[in-house]
Amino acid sequence: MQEQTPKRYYDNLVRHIESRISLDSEEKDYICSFFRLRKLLSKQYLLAQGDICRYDHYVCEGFLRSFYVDGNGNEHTLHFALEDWWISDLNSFLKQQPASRNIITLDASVLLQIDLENREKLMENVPKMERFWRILNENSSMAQDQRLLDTISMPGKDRYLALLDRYPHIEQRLPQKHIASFLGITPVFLSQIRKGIAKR
Amino acid sequence: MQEQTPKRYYDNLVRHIESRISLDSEEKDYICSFFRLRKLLSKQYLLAQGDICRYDHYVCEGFLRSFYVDGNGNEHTLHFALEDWWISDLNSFLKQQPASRNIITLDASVLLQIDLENREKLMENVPKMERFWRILNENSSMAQDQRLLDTISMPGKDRYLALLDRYPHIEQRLPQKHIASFLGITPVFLSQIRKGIAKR
DNA sequence: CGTCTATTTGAATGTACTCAAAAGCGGTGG
DNA sequence: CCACCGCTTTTGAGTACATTCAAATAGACG
Repeated sequence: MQEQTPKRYYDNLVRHIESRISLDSEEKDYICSFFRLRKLLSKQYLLAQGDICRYDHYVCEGFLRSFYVDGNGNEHTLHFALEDWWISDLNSFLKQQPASRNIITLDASVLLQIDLENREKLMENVPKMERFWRILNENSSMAQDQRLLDTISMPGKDRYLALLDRYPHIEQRLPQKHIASFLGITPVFLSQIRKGIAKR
Repeated sequence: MQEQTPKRYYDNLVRHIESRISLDSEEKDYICSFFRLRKLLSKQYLLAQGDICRYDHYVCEGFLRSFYVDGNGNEHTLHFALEDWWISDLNSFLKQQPASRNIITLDASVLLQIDLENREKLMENVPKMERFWRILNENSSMAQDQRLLDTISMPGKDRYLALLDRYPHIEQRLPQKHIASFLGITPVFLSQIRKGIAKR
């Protein structure tokens, strides 16, 4: 695989932001100056439960997962993040309090990170970014809201089918146990669901 | 009960906004001019599933509930809104598409509503409002995220106890069936949970 | 008091979990 | 190339969580 230049990664970010607000080239450079490139290998922790989430991360490439480990040692997946998504523990990041979840890479990943202070400063100096994050948050709010509705209104099997429907290739990219923990069921039960579906 | 003047309601909104950003008195009046007062009796529909959610609503006083009715006629409560909260179907409002849920008053309520176009205009003319809504969305995102985590990681009984813990007086203000539909369980099962708890 | 709705109770059923064991699937090293 | 290791998935049995349906009871309101 060919190594991408840092420049290329920052271009991803710029394009991402420009899909929501318009920027002149001076602004682009200025905005980029607030983000630091970070490369991670596969299976590396970006954040551990209990630590403070110091950065919000834009994913240039790779694949990450955030999950909570409960008192019985069971994992519950909150989010996955592919390229062109963001990932953090919002609560921990905004309040600078201990995180309730882990974030780990599933593949080698390249991120652009910004800390809270710089994010504030960036919004102060480029008010458009206020708009950018407002829109970003609205979108994620809509998605979360839908997921919550699915979770409280559908049985596990239907949630699984709905997920396959929305992300047809998810099976190839993820072990089943992670899909199960995202759906809020156990891997064993997901296996049974799959058996039931295959039987037709 | 004494009738509040409209002025008083707008003051609520202003105080609410000022708790997040600072405003001069000119801005206050200007912002208020974008909101229209709306009074509803108890049990009135503010939005029906399938209709387009034309407004975002700030609750000056009263009590509302948003819920989805599934194919079997079961209700699933997404949100409650008390005074000083906002309520809408965000997805429907932002995309101007048919709503996936109903919004109904549980008590007589007074709202200040703004439509999408005016909200855009307001943010354009008072960029600070961009910031206001960004912060508002971040807060609601954090809350939703926590609720999702609770839902996928705890059994019904624990979710009920956690809810009581967070909103100790909720039992007095809500029939159990609404609490159940918020928790994602049936009223019958909630009754059994309560019996189990009382036995100690 | 009668009516309507909400809550409780009980029994039967379905959904989902735990535990344990077996089978499958890469890697790694001999 | 095969044997072995570690991890994931499957299978099966038993149990717990949660739902449905139906009937009884309790509360709220005119």
